[in-house]
Amino acid sequence: MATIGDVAKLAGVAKSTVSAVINGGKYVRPETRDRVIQAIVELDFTVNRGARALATSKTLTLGLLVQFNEAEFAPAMNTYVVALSDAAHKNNYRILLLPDRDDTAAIRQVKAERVVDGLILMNVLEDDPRIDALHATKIPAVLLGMPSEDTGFDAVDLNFSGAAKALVERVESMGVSRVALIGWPENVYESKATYAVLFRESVRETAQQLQLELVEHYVSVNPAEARSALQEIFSRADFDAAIFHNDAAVAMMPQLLSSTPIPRENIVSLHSSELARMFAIPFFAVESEPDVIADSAVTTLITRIENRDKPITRKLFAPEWIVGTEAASSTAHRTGCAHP
Amino acid sequence: MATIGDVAKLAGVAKSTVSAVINGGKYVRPETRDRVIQAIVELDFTVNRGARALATSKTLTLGLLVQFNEAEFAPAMNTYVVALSDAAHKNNYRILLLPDRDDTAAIRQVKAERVVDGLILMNVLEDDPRIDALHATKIPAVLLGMPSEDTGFDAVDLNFSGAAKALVERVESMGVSRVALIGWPENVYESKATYAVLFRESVRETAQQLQLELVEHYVSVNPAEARSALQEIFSRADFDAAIFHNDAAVAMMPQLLSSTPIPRENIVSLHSSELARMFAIPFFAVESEPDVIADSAVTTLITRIENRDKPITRKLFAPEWIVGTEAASSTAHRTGCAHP
DNA sequence: CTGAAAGCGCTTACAG
DNA sequence: CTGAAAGCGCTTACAG
Repeated sequence: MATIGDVAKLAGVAKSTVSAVINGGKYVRPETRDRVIQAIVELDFTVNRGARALATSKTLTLGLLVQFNEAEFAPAMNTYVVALSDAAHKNNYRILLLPDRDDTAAIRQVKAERVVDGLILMNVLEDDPRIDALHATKIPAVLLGMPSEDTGFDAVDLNFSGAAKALVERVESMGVSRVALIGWPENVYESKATYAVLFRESVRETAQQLQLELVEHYVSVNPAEARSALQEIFSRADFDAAIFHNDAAVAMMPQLLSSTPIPRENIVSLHSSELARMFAIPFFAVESEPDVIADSAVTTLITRIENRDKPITRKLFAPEWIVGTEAASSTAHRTGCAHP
Repeated sequence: MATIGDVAKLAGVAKSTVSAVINGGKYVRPETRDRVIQAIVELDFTVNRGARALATSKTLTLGLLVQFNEAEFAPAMNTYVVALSDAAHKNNYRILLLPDRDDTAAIRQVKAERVVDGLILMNVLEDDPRIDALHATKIPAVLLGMPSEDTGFDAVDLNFSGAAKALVERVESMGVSRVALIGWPENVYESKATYAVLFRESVRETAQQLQLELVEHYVSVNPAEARSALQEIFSRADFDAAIFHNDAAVAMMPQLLSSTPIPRENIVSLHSSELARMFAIPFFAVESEPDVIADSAVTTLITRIENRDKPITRKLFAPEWIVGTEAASSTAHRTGCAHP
């Protein structure tokens, strides 16, 4: 593989001149530049990123801290991983996968090994222990999540409070008086995942403002458990409308629609667009484009890497409405007894 | 951040001695070694991976070529990404995400930038164009997939032929005579994804051997389209048993069971265990642990990196049976008319 | 406008 | 058993 030295020799210039034409910066006489470019093409030269990183102390690599929480829902995570990798490449960065089973240890190590320029944290919790590790190591980072108090780090997320408010208002507008929140398993709220906590708080507040009676049910993400829990909840149905915030649960609902008095129109949900794409979920729902959020997270982080003293930013993205697809909604009516 | 020079100075030894205690190799007098370790701890020193990579020309990084094929099913991919990252870390390697929209260009570049030691290819096709690029760049690689002719690269995959055979034999043992293959969209077979092609071939062969009549249906992975296609196929039901090889389609089936004469026991499937985990799919099915395959892929690749002259290996993993969960299967009977 | 030199933080022969 | 030196492939002041 050709090095910058080979190129310099072939072009009859110094290495620093080759470097100048590659990286811009200094002016190089067009004539010289052409010779250099010639040589680069001829030798099929590409910069060795590792060597450059050593010289500049910039790796152009972003670490993605992925947690393997059984309570999370895999399809949604995958969308983010892919979207983040894409966004990084668009900006000439790469994504390194960093499993952090032991939270803070992984962060310290990655910093010490100088293997990434910054870190992306998914599924941020209120009082996330990883944030302390981040502070200790002084590594640039962006949070996918929105802790309530200012953590000293840039944060990007869907506006979960706004989404919840919109959903409650929607069911209220349909004239119901008792609404159910079908939430994630309790331990998700106990861990204080910001998306869960913010959504629930906003549901509660909005329900109170609109004088709606609110009941809360927390459902497993294990499909079998979710199914029997939902069967129980929806056959009793001590409510007129339901707001889902649990991908596994909402994905199960089409199968149960026929055995509940709650009409499909009174069921709304906040779920990932990946889920919507994979399973025709026939309910009114809100979600935002993971691509948009991933893009914002990456550019925010890069900006931070390039300028550590900028003021901290917190970006909230507005949710979008998804309407259950035609095919899906027509099926919803049919589910049940075609062959009695 | 401390460097090896700082450690050397503090311990009163040369850098090469510090290097020796870190990397093993030469014998260092215990007394000296202790002083060095002292210093390392005191300064909280960690090797700069980039610098080491430059000196050794080993990056300890594996590139994962992830394609964003809409026809693929995201949850399954996510499982592999996570499992591969885990396996890599266990072996002191890291995973770099490499989106390859333009196949071969990405491979050339990554090689030229010397940013990874080897490559993992997911979703390998028969006559995969990326394999030529791999040959051209002479970069170590492992294929997740099993092309029929010897490609010159190590390959690892689930035994799709064996799985298909087992499934056909199972339905045959239930005394049926006409079986349907519910496959992926046609373009998956046209692209010659090895998992699809091998499975279908083996279904055809085994059916012929067992003198079963075989019909084939190809179903979209778009949920709405899949649903209406399946409704049509299963209400007509010109077969007694069905073999699914399409995650999106099989995930939809529980909703349609009540409207088909085909009994649940006569439906079998090959689907990802991630899907099984997320959605209680009440059918007999085969699949293997992605962890096992990911582990094998990673260790195979590392072995190849360390010794390029070893003979090529092709490893096939036996499928495992998954039985629809209790809750799921009991529900399968109930789906339908609880509230007539 | 271009080149020679030093340096980024390691490892690896090679002396001693 | 340990140290001094060269080198991995770049970039970046600094001369000229």
